[in-house]
Parts: sequence; C-alpha cells; structure tokens
Amino acid sequence: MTVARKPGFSDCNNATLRRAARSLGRFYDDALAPSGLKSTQFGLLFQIHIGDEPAMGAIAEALIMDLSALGHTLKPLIRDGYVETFPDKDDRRIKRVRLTPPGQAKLDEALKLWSAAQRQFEDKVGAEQAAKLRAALDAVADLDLKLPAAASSNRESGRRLIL
Amino acid sequence: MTVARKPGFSDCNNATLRRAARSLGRFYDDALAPSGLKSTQFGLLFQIHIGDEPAMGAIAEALIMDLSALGHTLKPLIRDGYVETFPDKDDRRIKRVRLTPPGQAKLDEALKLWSAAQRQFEDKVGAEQAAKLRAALDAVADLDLKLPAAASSNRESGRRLIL
DNA sequence: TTCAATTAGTGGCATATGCCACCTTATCCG
DNA sequence: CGGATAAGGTGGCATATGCCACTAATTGAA
Repeated sequence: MTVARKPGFSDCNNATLRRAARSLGRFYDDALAPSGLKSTQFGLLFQIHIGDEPAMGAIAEALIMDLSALGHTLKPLIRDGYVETFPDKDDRRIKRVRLTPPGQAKLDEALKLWSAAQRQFEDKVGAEQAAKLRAALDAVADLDLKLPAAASSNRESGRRLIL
Repeated sequence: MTVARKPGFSDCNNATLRRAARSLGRFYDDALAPSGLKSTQFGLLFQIHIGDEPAMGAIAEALIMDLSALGHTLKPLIRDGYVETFPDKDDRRIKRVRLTPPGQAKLDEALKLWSAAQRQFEDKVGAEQAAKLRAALDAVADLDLKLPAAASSNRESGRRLIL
C-alpha cells in the first residue's frame, strides 16, 4: 500500500485541490514551455490583458492572491519586458499595470499553446464537465470561509455549489 | 469591471484551479496556524503517517509532486524534528521517511485544527458535494495528460469525470 | 488645518514547487 | 566480470505565494 488511502485522509479538500493543481499545472506548464512562460505567468499576463490598465490591488483581488505575492510574481515579467507599471494619475498610491508590445506578442504566442492544452483537457473530460468543474472551483474560491472565532459577517451563508 | 471576465478566459482550467487552491489554502492555513504548520506540511505529515515508512519516491508519487520538491519541502520538517529519514535496509539508494514522536504529537494536534476547518467547509458546501468535488479533482489529477507530440501510450483514453 | 485611521505597495524572510545536472547504487547483458 | 543503463536522491537556481513590518499618500474628523 504505497499510495495509502486510509479513511480520514484525502478527505482533505485542500490537499486534494493542491494535488490536482500540481498535476494540471505541470501539464499546462509543459504546453506553454515553448513560449518560455509558466502557466502562472500566462494567467497573470492574461489577467492584465483583459483589464483596463488594472491596479495591482485589483489584479490581486481578481486572482485571490496576496498583494505582495503579486508584486513578486510580476518582477520577472517586468524584468523580461513583458509588463510595465505606472502611477495612477489621480492617486499616487496606486500603481497600474499594462502589457508592453512585446508582452502582447508573447501573450498571443502563448495563447496558441494554451489553446492546444485547453482543448486536449476538454477533449478528455468533456467541455461540459470542465465547465462544471470550473464553476464549482470558482464557487469554492469565492466562499467566504472564516474561522469560527472571527465569526462576524455571517451573511453569505448558504451558497451552494453547482456541481 | 475590476474583476474582468471577458470571454475566453477564466475558461482556463488551470488558472481556475490555482485560484481556488490559493483561496482554500489560506483558509486551511489559517485554521492550522495555531499548530505552526502550513496546510501543505500538515498534508505531508499525514501522508507520511499513513504510509509504512514510505520511500521519498513513493510519497512524491502519491502526492503527484516532484521528487526534488518533496526533498525541499521535507527540510523544514526535519529541521524542526518532526520527521526523520533513514536508508532502506536492502537498497541503499532508497531513503525512507517516518514521523518522530514529536512529529506524531504535532500531527495529532494539527488534526484537531484541521477537523474544524474541514467541518466548516463541508457545512458550507455540503459533505455530498465536497466528496464529489474531491472525486472530480482526483480524476483530473490522475488524468494521463500528455502533449500531442509525445502521443505514445494512448491507453487511458476515455476516463470520464463523475461530477 | 492637523493628526489619526485607512489604503496601496514594497522588501525581507520562509515555504512550496519544478527542472536540470550530477552522484550513487543497482541491474542488465554480452 | 565489466561497462551501459536505470533507479533514487541531492543541490543549485528560479518562480510562486504568504505574512509581517514599514513607508507613502489619502481620507476623515476634530
């Protein structure tokens, strides 16, 4: 029993999620490899792309990512000239982000590679199921989970997943 | 449109999965914080716990994690005295892993905290749905995805998700 | 207007993960 | 037996993510 599965474990929603993320991440990473981008970077570039010169905070919020983590992750992309930042005109605290022309080109290039991976995944699990899974994952991500202790804003109670 | 959702994106199964993982990860991390363990470390300790002095490779395989990554992740746990390794009796290439008594104790402690988080999650999404989601994630994780180029072992074709 | 509270980011530190090059120990085979 | 391979890990390097402490710019109030 190498890959042990005693009762009580793998029941961990978080562990299961991370495991799947590692697995799928490698697949998409491999697919994007020719572009030199990691799947995470691709996702970040895309998020910036679809935003209107989004502020760091807005991006972090959309990706449910720590602001400082976003800052770190952005560095290699800035260093490689795919992304650039500039201060907001009205609020100097805000730093906005946008793709550079090379960044746009790189995203276009990666988009083709991504499509192939995405298509293969959907072929395997079915577009229908994939969509349901994404919906379920989005629902989980948006759950307002809080530890009982800080049980203050209990609105947001009965949101059900639509698996 | 801060959290932009233009068509074509968020359609990325991988990005959606990672986003959910970050979100849920924080919740479990917060829950386990009192123990001083991260949710990833907890999962690793548990995996070791349920194994019979598993070899590094076996653990990595079970968690679908890179072997070297496992080695890195194991370091802080070894440093803190929760885990120890020892060479296999018959094959000196193999390094086996086990929990130390303090490691066992720490796992027991964390298990209680984990239960609370797990329970809360299940209360929110429903045990039934949670189980289905985990099953779907396990199915995704075990998909034998390969890029078309290296399309060799095409067995493992039509595995369907059971969402 | 002035100062406290809030908002947006940064930098440092630590863990999480991967890939690749390299080292050892086993195995296979001619 | 001896060299070619395969198997199992390690170390170095790079990105991914988080938390915390701290700074700068805004806002809100007295």
